[in-house]
Amino acid sequence: MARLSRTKKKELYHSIKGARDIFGDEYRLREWFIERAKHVATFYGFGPIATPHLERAELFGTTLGGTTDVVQKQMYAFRTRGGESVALRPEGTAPIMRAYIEHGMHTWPQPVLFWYAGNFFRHENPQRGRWREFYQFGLEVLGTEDPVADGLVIHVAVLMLREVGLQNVLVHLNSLGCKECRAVWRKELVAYFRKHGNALCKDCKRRLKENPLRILDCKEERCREASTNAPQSVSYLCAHCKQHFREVLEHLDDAGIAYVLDHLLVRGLDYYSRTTFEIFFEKPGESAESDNSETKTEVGTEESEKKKLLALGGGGRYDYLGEVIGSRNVPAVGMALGVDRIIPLLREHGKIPKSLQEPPKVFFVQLGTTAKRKSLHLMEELRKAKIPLAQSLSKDSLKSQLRIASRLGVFYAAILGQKEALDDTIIIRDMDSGAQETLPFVKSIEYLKSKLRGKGQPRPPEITDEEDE
RNA sequence: GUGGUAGUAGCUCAACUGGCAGAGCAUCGGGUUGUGGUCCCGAAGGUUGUGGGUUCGAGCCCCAUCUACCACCCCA
Repeated sequence: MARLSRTKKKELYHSIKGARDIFGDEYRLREWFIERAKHVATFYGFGPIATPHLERAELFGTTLGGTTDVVQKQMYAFRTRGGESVALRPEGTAPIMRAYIEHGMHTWPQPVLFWYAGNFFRHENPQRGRWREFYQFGLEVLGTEDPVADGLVIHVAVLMLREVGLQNVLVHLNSLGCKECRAVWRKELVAYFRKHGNALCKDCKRRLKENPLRILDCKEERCREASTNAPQSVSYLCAHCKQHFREVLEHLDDAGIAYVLDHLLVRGLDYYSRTTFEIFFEKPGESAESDNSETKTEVGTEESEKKKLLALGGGGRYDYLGEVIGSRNVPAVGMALGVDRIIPLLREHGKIPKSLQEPPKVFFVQLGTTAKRKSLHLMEELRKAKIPLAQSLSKDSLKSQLRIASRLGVFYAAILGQKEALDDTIIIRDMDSGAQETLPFVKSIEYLKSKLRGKGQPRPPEITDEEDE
């Protein structure tokens, strides 16, 4: 091992920028959310798929669009020792379309429905809810043009959020049209912005040449003003696309999903066509109470109002992606939820189950070397008997072991002392009453089983460690 | 990639206008022989994010850098 300076060492035990460790309750919360989302998706007929974290870099370059930020600056792309150019996947849709074509899924009953969950990677500057390695839960419907597929994807996405207690979600949506009508609209848009070119910010002047659609979701005040009267994609939709969009809206109406039309919603990936959408969570009950709660009405309208909502998910239709990858016409629609953005909301607004893990009910205590050496074997006997057990074998004193046992809130302690270890007996201590009796070890299993049958869940060892905020 | 704010023990934070770096929580041990929740005592834990500079002297001032948060950009 090379010797490292103190500074180097310090770097060594810090995760790299935009990446983090997930453990404890956050891990359990995340598992729980994914479990629920999976449950909903499965019910609606989505099957599982996992694609590689590494793909040919080209797969993303050609599909997402050469001018998009994701491809231009955010992709973790590198050459392997073998000389291939590969990339850590920045998104999930292109790989799934690749898989669809690679495995000839067009021979399956159409459409093919997939859910997926996993890590994705984008090299951008981290901020709230944005990581370089992040986790998405996504849905894809491949092989149909039917607007009900769009409705289904949005519906299931909203249901997954409702399932975990995030009731108030609002869908922003738009339609970009197909190749034909999108081209017409785009032309008009360029003409419009040419006329108002001076009003645009520096970036948007560049976008006007490269990717004029993106001017619409520029956040600069001046560009937003310029955009208000810009030609809207929906008014350029061809008859076919118009009908398609109308039917999508009808499906959402019928499903009781709240949505607003957002003419500025364009999205950054080139492969989108027709329906595009983003899903927002609205905090319930924003109404300020009028009591004397130390009125913050002084000057402070800034921070309370400007709280911009973070999109929890987004997606859309990508009818041309199949042609780009495999010269095959595969109309499809999909979406992804940003799990990292959902988890913090769950703590405040979610319907989290009381305990995310099954707490142990019995604590195994050992005393002395003979007992300690028998412990591993005896614990396995208890595991076979399906008795949820905890232990702290590395501790030697009885006191510290019981201390831990009581903190865990177990019902019983099974105490194996020097004497018991020699006798093949064990002491069962009732942690509430303090009463205890010595039993032959073989009998203690049945004894514990019958005792535990009556007991419910022990008080869980506090699942959430942060109460205020 | 750009801008703003901030970094002191594992966590939450102290330390006057520059003058010996501290507390609570958590951890570990102990409060006589093999019995927990409360309580008491003790220990360990830091080159003040890092590297320079100014100064007799820097946690504090200056510069750079890294990281986090916020915003832009973009997106989930």
